[in-house]
Amino acid sequence: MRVPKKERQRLLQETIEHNPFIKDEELSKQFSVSIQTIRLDRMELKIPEVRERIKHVASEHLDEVKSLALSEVIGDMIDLKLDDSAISVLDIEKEHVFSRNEIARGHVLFAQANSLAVALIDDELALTTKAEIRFSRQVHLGERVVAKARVEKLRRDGRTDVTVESFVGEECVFNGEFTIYRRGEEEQA
Amino acid sequence: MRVPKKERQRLLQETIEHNPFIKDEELSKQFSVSIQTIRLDRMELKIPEVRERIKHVASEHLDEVKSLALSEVIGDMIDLKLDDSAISVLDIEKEHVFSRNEIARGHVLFAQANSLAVALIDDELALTTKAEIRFSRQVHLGERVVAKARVEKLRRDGRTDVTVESFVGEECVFNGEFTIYRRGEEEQA
DNA sequence: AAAGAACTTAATACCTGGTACTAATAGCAG
DNA sequence: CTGCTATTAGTACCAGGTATTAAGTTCTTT
Repeated sequence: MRVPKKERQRLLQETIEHNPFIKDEELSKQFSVSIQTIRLDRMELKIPEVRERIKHVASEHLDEVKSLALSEVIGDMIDLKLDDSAISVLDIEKEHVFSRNEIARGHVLFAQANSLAVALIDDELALTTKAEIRFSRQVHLGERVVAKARVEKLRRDGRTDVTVESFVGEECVFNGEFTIYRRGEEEQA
Repeated sequence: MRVPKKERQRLLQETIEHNPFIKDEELSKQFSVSIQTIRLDRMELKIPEVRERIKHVASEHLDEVKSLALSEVIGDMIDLKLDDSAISVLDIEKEHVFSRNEIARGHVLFAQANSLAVALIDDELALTTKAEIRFSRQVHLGERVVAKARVEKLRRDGRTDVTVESFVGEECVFNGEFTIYRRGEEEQA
């Protein structure tokens, strides 16, 4: 029931990490020590009180809401010439990778490329109808992917061919041909 | 500066909604009334105290973390025979669609299909190397997409061909051929 | 103008989950 | 036994409230 100090502090750290809502009193029961001991432990480990922990979790939440709204286009658009070419940048973070090997999921790279291809189209409605894509190299956590899109052909039937190539540094990691359907304002349903 | 009760309560509601972290004291300054008035207002409007509000925001956050972790596979897997076939279901919600026309983004359907194809592979490492996809019908907010994946060919070189077809009701809305690279445990880098 | 209702402010006791500090005690090594 | 670490106890104080009672202040309505 009762473990030595070092071990207890390790467990305390873990416990709080995975349940930031837990109060000192409950912790003291869990480790069979006094509430003061828990407080000394928190001090040594620089773990703030429960209200501060909760506040922190909550404010992270607000940040995320903002960044989700930004993800209309996945990645940051840094250049856009409508019906011509566009470039976006995406930093690969935890939520983009498989946890077991930290390699970016295919649909993340696809999403960046697809969003860019759609954003490139200067019309009211733009939807992907077809794509042919290749993943030529694994992309790892922390790497920065630069996607470059270029309009290849504006067809008469309202379809546009766009090619996208994505790079990490000099290396091409992904490329694809997209066919985008478009429709102007006047023809809306 | 000073507004009538009804108006003040409306503004109070809004203010707290978009900044749940605000304390009664600050609110009382903002509306030029006493702190007690703010508290009466909160009671009438059944708005809890600041700590409870923060707790609520934070716990929503934890829910999201869980559901993000679940999104290893996008959509719910309802059937899986490794190296053979699999089925997943995805309900199209707000975050999946373009806000202007409520049509699902292409990369959402791709993500469902791609995740399913990867999950199908019975190996340590599985990555998409190539895909050819077609979007045959628009998918709208609220619709339920059922994706069916089937292994077509297990090649000797460690690549596997998988086809995925996605349906809304009887209608095929998406289909694609994926080539998945795989590697067993013994060959890991 | 007087009465009454609705609204606002004040004052006080109490609560939770702490901080900050001081002091006492337990357990063990040299 | 001395000295040291670890633990426990106790007290004063704080923020941000709840809950309650009481006392104004408006505004309206007759």
